[in-house]
Amino acid sequence: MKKQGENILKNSALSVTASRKRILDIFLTADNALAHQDIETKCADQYDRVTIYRTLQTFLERGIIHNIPSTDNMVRYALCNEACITTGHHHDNHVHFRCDQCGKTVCLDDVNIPAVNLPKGYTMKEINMVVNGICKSCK
Amino acid sequence: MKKQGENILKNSALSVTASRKRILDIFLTADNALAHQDIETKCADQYDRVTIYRTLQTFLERGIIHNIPSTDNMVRYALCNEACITTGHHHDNHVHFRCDQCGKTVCLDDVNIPAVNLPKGYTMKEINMVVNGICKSCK
DNA sequence: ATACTTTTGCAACAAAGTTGCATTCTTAAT
DNA sequence: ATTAAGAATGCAACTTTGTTGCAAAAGTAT
Repeated sequence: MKKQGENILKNSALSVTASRKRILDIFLTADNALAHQDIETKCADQYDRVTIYRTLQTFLERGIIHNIPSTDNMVRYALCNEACITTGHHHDNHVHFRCDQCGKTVCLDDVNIPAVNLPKGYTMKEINMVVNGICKSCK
Repeated sequence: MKKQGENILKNSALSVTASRKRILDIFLTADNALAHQDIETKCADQYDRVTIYRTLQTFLERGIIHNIPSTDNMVRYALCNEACITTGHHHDNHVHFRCDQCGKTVCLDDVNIPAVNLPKGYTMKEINMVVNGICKSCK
């Protein structure tokens, strides 16, 4: 479906522009989480670096994408699932996996983050889990 | 104990230099994880930026500190516990907590990361968990 | 005290991220 | 379909962050 990206934008009350459609399309067709740099590589010739920064920022704010923490100073982004976008609040309680071999970071949508007991006095708002290792393609 | 940092360096077979002692001391007296920038703020007048980069790198490699992933492009570092340094391999299976109010990131040494079942074909090497919310000091 | 090795600081550079502003594109209303 | 208002983009300039090579300085072991 060619209009998928366009629908996502409309549902998020964002104006439909060429760069946004393109960047969304990159996410829709990607099989792993993308860093700013990855996106730049794919379309820096078409769109300005600054536009990419701003677009990612906007997508984050609207909950179209979520970010995945890293220890290599390369925050990666991935599409949120339908529920996040339609209901307006996040359900990013899945585990992220980063393969040491191929370097790809993926969302394990079926693996929920287990509950964790914080010490007294701490209140949890968000939780993030990243596992490193070897993915099923590289095994 | 003033020599604590010095001992850590010797145990890790590192030569004892002023900058290393100073940076270790910053970690030893800090009550939260520190980004490169935090350390630079504390001693950029005494030591070169490059030295700080290299020192953190060295400490990481030797297992003196571990890093904590983030979504804000500011990897933070914290001292490993004794066990890591003495035994030579890591036991960083604790949860990290980042307070949305005071911005501090801390190691919850007593909170172990719960087990997680990966899908078939995935092998786990490392695991990282960061919780966001309000810490007990800000509550 | 000396010779050898490691670490540091400097300089120069590369990459990443930010901001203001003029121009262009979207949208929604006529 | 046209147009006016608002939003997004591109550009330029800049700041911050991170890297590399090399000479000088400091640390280590004898």
